[in-house]
Amino acid sequence: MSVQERKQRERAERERLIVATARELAEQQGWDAVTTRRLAERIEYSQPVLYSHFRGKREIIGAVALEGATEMAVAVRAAASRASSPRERVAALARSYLDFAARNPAVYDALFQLDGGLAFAHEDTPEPLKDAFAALLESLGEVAGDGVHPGLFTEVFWASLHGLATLTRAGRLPPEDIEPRVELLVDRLAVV
Amino acid sequence: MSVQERKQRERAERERLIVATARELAEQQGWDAVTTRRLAERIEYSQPVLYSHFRGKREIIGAVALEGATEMAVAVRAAASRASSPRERVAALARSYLDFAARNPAVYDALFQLDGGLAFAHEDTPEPLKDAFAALLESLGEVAGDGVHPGLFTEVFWASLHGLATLTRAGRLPPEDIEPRVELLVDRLAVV
DNA sequence: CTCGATTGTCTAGCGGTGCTAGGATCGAAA
DNA sequence: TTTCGATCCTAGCACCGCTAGACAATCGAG
Repeated sequence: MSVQERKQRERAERERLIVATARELAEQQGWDAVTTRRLAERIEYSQPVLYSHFRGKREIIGAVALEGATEMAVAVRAAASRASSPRERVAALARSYLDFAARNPAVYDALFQLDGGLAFAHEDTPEPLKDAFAALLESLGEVAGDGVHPGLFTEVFWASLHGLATLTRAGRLPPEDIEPRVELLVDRLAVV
Repeated sequence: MSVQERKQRERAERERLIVATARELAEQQGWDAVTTRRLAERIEYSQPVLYSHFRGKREIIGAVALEGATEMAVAVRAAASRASSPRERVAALARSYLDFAARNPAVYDALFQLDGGLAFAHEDTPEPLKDAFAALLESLGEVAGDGVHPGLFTEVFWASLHGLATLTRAGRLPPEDIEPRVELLVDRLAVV
């Protein structure tokens, strides 16, 4: 049994290596540079090995996305927990969200821009994604205001953050003025 | 002279054909299906002809984007002009923006998701893009509220719309509840 | 301890991509 | 009619995601 267990362990380790390498390469040179050939070379295995772990490139993107979702949930909760008032909590959440997107552009792309083959807003949505949304909901739900469904409010606030994140990073919005944009968004949207 | 003029005219006509065909193909089957080979076949010329009009595929995407920007500006201005109050103007603008994105997903992608090699938020930004932003600014500027820069307000409102548009279309948000989301956004962000 | 079966990995290759070099063709001017 | 430049196409490059089939290493049964 021990032999099989070791093999399983090594196999799982190699899978982590693939995901970590894909992420690293994507952050360094963009997802376009993450080709199966380059990825295989970096992990020092041949291409077909990738396909023994994942159905294809999109599943690798999906794996990076799930990893990112978990980290984002952690970051957002940590930022929220450091704030004392609901107003400050929402502002801290917004800043940490945009900060995460700016610091991990490739991961953010994997999550929300690229096709990682993940289901969203369904019952079969992977747990990390649901949890990331839950992390937003925890802080945003309390400032939805009377008569506004917390889930709906969270969707709208999240969409606003997502818009700011993507438009800024794509050069569609000037990168300065991030802070006043966050202030405006929080002041207007959140009911405190 | 007449011969040269005819040739120039035909050349311009072919360029329009390329852009229109690319857009059509993208709307029908997505941008992934828009390959230089397929595009060349549809316009009944060989591949290299494309490269005598555009530097490459990204420039073709950029051309579709510019066309889309012009149309979007028209749509947004038309919707805004039909409303009587500032509040209704903003709501109409929001609906027409999201409607445009939903009805022309490929064009919207060319504008804001794909790399069309266009410069944004610079002085050398193409006129249609600046004008589309101006169309938003015209209606949104009047509800920015005291002490808030109209440009900043427009950026934030636009980003929110962009987030709703992309997350909805990518399946990240359930497609129902578009109207209540718009209502919430307008009610909270706009100062009337 | 040997030997077939299973597992794991690799080489080689398929059809596709964006893009381009170089030759053929055609029409206008001499 | 001949020349010559503009125009267009054939063919091909290097790369892509993905996979079939050969090969080697390992395992379990006799």
